[in-house]
Amino acid sequence: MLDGVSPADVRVRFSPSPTGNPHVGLIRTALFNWAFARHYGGTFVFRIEDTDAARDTEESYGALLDSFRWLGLTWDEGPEVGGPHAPYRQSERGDIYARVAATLLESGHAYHCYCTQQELEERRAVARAAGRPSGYDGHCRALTADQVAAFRAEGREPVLRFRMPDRSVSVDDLVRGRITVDAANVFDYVIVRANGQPLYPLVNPVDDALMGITHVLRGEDLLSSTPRQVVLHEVLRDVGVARGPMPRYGHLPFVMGAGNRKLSKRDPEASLQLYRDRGFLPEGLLNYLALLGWSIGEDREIFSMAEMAAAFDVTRVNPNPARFDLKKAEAINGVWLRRLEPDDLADRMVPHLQKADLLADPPTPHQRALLRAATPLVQERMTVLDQAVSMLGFLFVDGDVLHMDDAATSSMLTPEAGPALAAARDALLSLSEWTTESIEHAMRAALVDGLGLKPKHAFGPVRVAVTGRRVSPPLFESIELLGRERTLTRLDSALEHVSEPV
RNA sequence: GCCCCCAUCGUCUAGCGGCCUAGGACUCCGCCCUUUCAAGGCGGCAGCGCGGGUUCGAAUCCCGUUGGGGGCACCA
Repeated sequence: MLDGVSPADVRVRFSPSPTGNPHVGLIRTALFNWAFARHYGGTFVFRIEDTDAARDTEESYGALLDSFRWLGLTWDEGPEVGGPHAPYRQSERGDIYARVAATLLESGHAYHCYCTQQELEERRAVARAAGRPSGYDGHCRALTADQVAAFRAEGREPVLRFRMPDRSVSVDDLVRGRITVDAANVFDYVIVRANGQPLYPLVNPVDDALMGITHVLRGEDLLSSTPRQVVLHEVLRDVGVARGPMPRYGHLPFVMGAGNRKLSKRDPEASLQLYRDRGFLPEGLLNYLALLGWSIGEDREIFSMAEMAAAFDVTRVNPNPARFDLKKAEAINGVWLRRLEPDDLADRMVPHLQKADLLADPPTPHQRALLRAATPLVQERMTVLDQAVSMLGFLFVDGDVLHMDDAATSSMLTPEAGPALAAARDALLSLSEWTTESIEHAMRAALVDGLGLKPKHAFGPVRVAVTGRRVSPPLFESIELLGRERTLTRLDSALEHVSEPV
């Protein structure tokens, strides 16, 4: 698989185009490249394919870098870190592509094509109708000087088209094995626009060659364009532009969304930002993404990125598409969340609580202490950090809490709950020591022994009164953290509520 | 339409000719624990698309078929 490349010389790249928001399929591809490079101790190159000025944005570029930093996927060469093949943004490499294009034209490997879009479409339609392949028909392959002059006279500006050989092309794919495309199905393709702008089919293989990329791991959608890249690479070597070996290709399966289509940047559920906002941990999300098309084996699903890198083998990547399953992603994330040190977890919850206006920015020392104390209560109840808002909100919100969950309020705080709430208030009012143990003891004595209520019925209304929710962290711990004053206030408020007909 | 790729529980997967009356995980459903919800423990439902071969033996190899996906741009 390494084909004579020594492990340390392995060079892979991740080369997104900065359009839209980074999505999870993209990250999965980046992750596999990263793991491949790290496994061999090779180099992970980050290259930005921003040759389409009309669609590329600086925001998207920023989001890309930000995402990688958040995920901890470090790159060895690329934007901001530089490297021997800088620049790594293709928008800054125009002169390189211009030179290569000129070389290709001079050597006869590329030619000017004067066909208009409309002419191409018409001929494609005809070919389709006749049951023939609809790729470029080679119309301008051998134009005479007169024909060229005539086109020029019409004011036509030519594109530059790469000449594919009339032979079948085979590629040994790292995950799919040998793929052969017949000569009749490989077509000459445009590498430079009429306006002089180089296109992806040129710049991608050129940079791979120039940057000495040894392995290309990318999405399955690029599989059918691989033969043309392979041929271009051979030509680049022939004309002296490239020296290195042909990269080995591995085409990764799609990450599918709901329904039966691959996740695209337009799908909201594909957005990496969505998962960050929900409070996925980088280690949890990455762990889940690694499971999409790859397995560490031995009935194991939880592993760190270091462990993944140590075990990663691209030939063991599963070629069939995988569906992104939010439930499972959350379950995996929950495992990682529970593994966190409480201090760490508390820190990670802060931004989510701030976003909900529950914490100051920065949090006050009191808020910080309260959060830290409450963290162990919620750690095994959460799968994503955002849940901290609903579970811990009652501790940080000021005053009345009954508005927090109307359904719970109305169903639990009936007049029948009055005695229990009153008994709870009285028990806590006179409590000398404010600890979880003493609170539990007093409440049990008052509600269970005193009123003869079943624990389930005794503590339900109290929970709602104190936390505003039917589901909360453990009740007595919650009351201890809330403090006597606020607890009593809320119980009084609930008592008022039950005594007033709604 | 033409070309290419793919095919194991609902989902992600293990399996690379006998260890498979197909294993794990998520989901779902029971039970235990329990002040709620989780977590944890125990148990359960559920799968090799179909048809031919090859072989003593096939989820595993071959062919076909069906189904799904992708490509066929002066996007990447």
